[in-house]
Amino acid sequence: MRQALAHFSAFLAASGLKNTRQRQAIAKAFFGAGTHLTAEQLYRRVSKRHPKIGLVTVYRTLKLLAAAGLAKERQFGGSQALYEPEQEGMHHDHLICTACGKIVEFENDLIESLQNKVAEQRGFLVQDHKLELYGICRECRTRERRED
Amino acid sequence: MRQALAHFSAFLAASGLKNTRQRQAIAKAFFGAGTHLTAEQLYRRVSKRHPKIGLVTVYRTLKLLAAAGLAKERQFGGSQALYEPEQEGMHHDHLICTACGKIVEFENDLIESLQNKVAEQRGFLVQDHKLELYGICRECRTRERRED
DNA sequence: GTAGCTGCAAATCATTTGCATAACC
DNA sequence: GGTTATGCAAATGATTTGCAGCTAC
Repeated sequence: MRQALAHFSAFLAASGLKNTRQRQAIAKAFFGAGTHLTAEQLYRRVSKRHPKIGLVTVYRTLKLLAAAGLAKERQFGGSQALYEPEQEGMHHDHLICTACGKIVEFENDLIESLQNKVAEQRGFLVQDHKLELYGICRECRTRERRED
Repeated sequence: MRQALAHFSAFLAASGLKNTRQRQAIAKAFFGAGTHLTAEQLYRRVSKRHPKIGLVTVYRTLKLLAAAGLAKERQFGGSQALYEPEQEGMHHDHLICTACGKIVEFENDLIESLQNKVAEQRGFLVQDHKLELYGICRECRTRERRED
């Protein structure tokens, strides 16, 4: 997180943008939160310490973080986008429980290499990918069985 | 397409819903189009033959088609949802060119079985998945090279 | 000092909903 | 005939933008 904040500052400087208190506060709350926040949720977190910061600034800062490669905007089932911190070069995919909404991250190199192979066969050079598995987690299956 | 329309009629009847001219016209235009339409694009197609049908009805009918398992709503990069006809039980994934927007479909059983395996390891029972590969297609790469 | 920010209110855009009229079964 | 569908206009909800004042560099 220390390095993520530093990286963000560096990005701002390199882009000729200003390193404001708001941006630092929002970035700090974002990296501190862990994962999978909507802009609104991040706004509520930020508001606790910085009641003057507006939702609009949160949106704008999230866009900057994404441009800096430090955040990834994701669109799962719902209507709002979810943002998650992204460590440079790292890549992970998601398992989403359709019953309780839980999100689990995973990584699988074999799947990735197969993706590249499939793309290559079709003439594509892959830049990015998105893999989401929707299903029911163990806890929810157990609960369902109990309720039958 | 004949069967898709019949399937839709059957679905409506089974659900106690009405088989209106509008619904038939929209479904026909949808299946006739092939793939990957926004609601707006489908509306424009429908409008040519049926200028009285409103965009709202197109939205409502697409929801019904999705409920019937005959359409799939997808959210790629853009702001509008894309709808595509879905033949029962069939499942495919997408390659999307970030330069020209072209969408290519593919299927890969090995990737699917690896997905199930990964999910199982995490305690999930997969119901559905979404795999999108974003990259540059051959044509766009050739063009870029030419323009350098 | 000045270009770039912030925050508010207002705009936008895709999609949904309320409601009066019209069409199916 | 009664219920469900349609189409219009208006509502919604997430996100964006215009603009006047504020702040970092």
